Amino acid sequence: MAKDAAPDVGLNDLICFAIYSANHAFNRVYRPLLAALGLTYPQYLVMVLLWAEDGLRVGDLGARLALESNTLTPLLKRLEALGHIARIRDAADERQVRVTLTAQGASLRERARDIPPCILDASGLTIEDLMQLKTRIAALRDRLDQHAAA
Amino acid sequence: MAKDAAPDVGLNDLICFAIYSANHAFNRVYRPLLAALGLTYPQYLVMVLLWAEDGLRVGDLGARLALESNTLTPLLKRLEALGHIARIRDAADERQVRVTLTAQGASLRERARDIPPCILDASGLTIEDLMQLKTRIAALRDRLDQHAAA
DNA sequence: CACGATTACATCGTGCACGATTTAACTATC
DNA sequence: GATAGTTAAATCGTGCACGATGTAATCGTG
Repeated sequence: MAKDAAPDVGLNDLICFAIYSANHAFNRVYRPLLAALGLTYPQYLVMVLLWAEDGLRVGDLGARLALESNTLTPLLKRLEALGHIARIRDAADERQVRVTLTAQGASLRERARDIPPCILDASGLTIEDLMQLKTRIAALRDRLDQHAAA
Repeated sequence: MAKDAAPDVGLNDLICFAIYSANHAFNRVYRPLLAALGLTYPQYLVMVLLWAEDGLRVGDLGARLALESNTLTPLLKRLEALGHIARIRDAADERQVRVTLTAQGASLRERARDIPPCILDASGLTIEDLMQLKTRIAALRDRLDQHAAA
């Protein structure tokens, strides 16, 4: 018998599993859409950031994505090899690497514009419901991050 | 100017990013808890399934976790090497591999019992709010999976 | 019973994700 | 202006995740 204070839980009782499996489900929906652009999902997230603000440093990207250079450096090298970005050391502070869009990388933006509507459609929700859910999940994430930092 | 039908979106407008980053945040909270048991997060999910129902086949685990044998086989071999499970081919159908808990794997269950309360605490939400959020996320996941299958 | 099709699992290659460490550049203090 | 400390990226090793493919066992049909 389980103790009163800590009964057993099944997989589907765990919110972390809902998040984990929803993340995989998103990947499965994105994969064919992004394959048409030759991007992986994390590469797409980097491009979304650069389309909004070009010339970010590796550390800026890392702060926004909650990723470290050990993940970003190889990913950015692949984006560079694909011709979408350039990685150049900042002249004023050579420790820093600025990531800038090439013309090709900038033009990819147009081809990516119809992806969000596709995702909205696949979700089967209204924008309002989706935004509300997004807000709650982001708040949960922030509290978890806050807890993990302590 | 963006076209009316498909304006640009920032990273934080994307629900997929909320899910993606919440998944990472869960991992960061789980990691130290699971490190005490010597498990990774996906390994923990497998153990949760086996604690609820011992003797599942590789395919059963895959169906519940939405993972294929290419992910599960190495993971299960690591759990076997750790002494938590045994992998034995079914005598009636030698294509199938049954995964059973060892005494050590079964005993790990007791040490894992206080993990869910820790997660609940880290989330900063009530059980009711968390379960409601979980239900919505699971419903979204199911619609995405349904869309990806088609 | 034979044999093509199907099924279950394993294998291989690529790309994240992350802890730990390293390297190079900058800053602060003396 | 030497040097200790700090910072930004890069590097390395391990473990998921997954598309593509391989292999062996089983099933279905003639």
